[in-house]
Amino acid sequence: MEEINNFIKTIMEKDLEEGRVKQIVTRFPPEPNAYLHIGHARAIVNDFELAKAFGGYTNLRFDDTNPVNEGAEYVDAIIDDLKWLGYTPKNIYFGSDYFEKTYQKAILLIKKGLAYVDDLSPEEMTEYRGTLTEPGRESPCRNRSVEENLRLFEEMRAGKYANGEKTLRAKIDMSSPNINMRDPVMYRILHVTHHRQGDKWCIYPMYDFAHPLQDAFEGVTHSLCSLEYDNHRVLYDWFIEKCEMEHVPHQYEWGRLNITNTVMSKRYLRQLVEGGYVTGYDDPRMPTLVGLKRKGFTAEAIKNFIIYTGLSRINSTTDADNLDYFLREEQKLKATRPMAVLNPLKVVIDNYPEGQIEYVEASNNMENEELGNRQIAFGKYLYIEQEDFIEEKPNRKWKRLSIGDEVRLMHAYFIKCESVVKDDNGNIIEIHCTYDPETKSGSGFEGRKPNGTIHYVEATTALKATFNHFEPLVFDETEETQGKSFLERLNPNSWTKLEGYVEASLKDTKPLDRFQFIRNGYYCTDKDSTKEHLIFNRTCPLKSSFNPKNN
RNA sequence: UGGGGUGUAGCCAAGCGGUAAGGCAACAGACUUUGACUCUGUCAUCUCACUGGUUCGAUUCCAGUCACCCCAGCCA
Repeated sequence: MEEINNFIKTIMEKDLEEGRVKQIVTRFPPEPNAYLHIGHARAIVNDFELAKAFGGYTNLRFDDTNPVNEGAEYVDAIIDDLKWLGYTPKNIYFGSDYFEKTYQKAILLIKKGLAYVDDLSPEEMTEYRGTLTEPGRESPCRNRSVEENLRLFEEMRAGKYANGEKTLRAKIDMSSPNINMRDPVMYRILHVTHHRQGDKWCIYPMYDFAHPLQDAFEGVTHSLCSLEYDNHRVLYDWFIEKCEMEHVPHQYEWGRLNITNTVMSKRYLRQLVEGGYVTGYDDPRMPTLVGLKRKGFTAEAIKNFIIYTGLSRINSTTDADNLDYFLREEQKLKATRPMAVLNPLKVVIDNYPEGQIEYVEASNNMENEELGNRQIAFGKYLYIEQEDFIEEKPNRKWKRLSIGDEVRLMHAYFIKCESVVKDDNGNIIEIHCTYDPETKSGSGFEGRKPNGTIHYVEATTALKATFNHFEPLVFDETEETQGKSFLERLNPNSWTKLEGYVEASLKDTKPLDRFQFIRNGYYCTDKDSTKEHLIFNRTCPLKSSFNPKNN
């Protein structure tokens, strides 16, 4: 794996050289209310790899300051995802474990006259906040005495008030052009059971107040987050300073990562799952880490993708090709390559003895001998891919089978097509070929060159298989679909069933119920993603220049 | 129309005063037991959003303009 290198690394290097920090400490702070996706992977990989590059460490901290949508199932899922990616946090913390310490800091701010209890309703607060172009107005509660604020805040904690009745606000500047500085709410009242704290608390700190303190409590040196928090950095620093934190963490932002033809927001992913558009968060078409895993991605491929893609302060949308490339690269030498026929066309070898089956030696991966060989069947009756045969060769570049032509069956013999059998409607139902025993694979025969090479399975020993063929979820962005919701733009035909055959060597594999077409291979995982996934050798997709329809 | 951020090829992304790295994609050719893989070559030069300025010299510094993103949750 390439060593990580980006602008944040440069910042860390300087901080170390110039003595501002002694050790790099980062944190990955997910809110436990959703499954992790490839966008989170950018944060994870950078948080961990950057700290590791300098001999520092990384904590996992669940940012569980809003109990409303959070839950233990997400905590477990996130821990699993991190483990799958191969990262072990030095510590696993929960923001909610700091509630008491955070509360004490709020008291400190009240005592310093920098925080006050406000009675404004949510609607009033919005009104008082002003707009992007107009300054806000000060709340009538802004000048309460320290004693009164202390009393009211204690009462808030004690549960004397209902949700929304009161808040604790920082006293900063209602006319600041940065709206985040217009007396941001520090605590709100939520009579909700917390997944870890139970009913111990009914006031919960807001992100802007809790996050910097959590970073400081843990000794985080570089607090990395995405660009939308750029506007919050002054507030982050304000809380660190005014709360008199011993340790001073700093926040740095980078751009979010998007992938073409996919959606990444929690809300959309939830809609896809709850609306039944996909089979779950681990549907292989989902950009979630569990989805990518089922699709056949390895942690290594994802890490490499993140590292090579780089990092900048631009919110970028990278081609899905960029992601796929790293999987292909990863699998070239690792995946075994058994054969499967997805759209079978029956082949009869006329000059091969009826009832005879022979086994030929096949390499599991031509580029990696360590993966060994297997025996595959050859006989009188075979299946090949329908798209690998055409009656009349459309042009010289056609490298597959056609009448009168000779191709190599991978790992086996040259066959030559002599004739076709059609049904009443003119559809080809089987083709008749002859084989040349001299051309057996591995025999060293070089008498003539075949037109090309195609894959096959022996018909009487092959296993029937149903393939759920899926393609990425595609969200149309044509003029027609402009203005429509993302669900209306969703291409619904991204999952189809194919009835085909696989070679007998796959008999111990659990059902191959999904696969992804990437370039010339189908990457498969078995039902539980436990088995190394496979690339079924097959012909390349018909490029337009090779498509007979275009000739 | 307030504030903040960003603009380098189809997509990512280095460079940050000395004459535009790299990867993906694409294209051309060689090779090939799949047209994949591998290898070779091409792919920003009146050019680094645009316009001016400073300079011997600017993608890099300055000024202005334009475009896009973020902020008006008691979400994170």
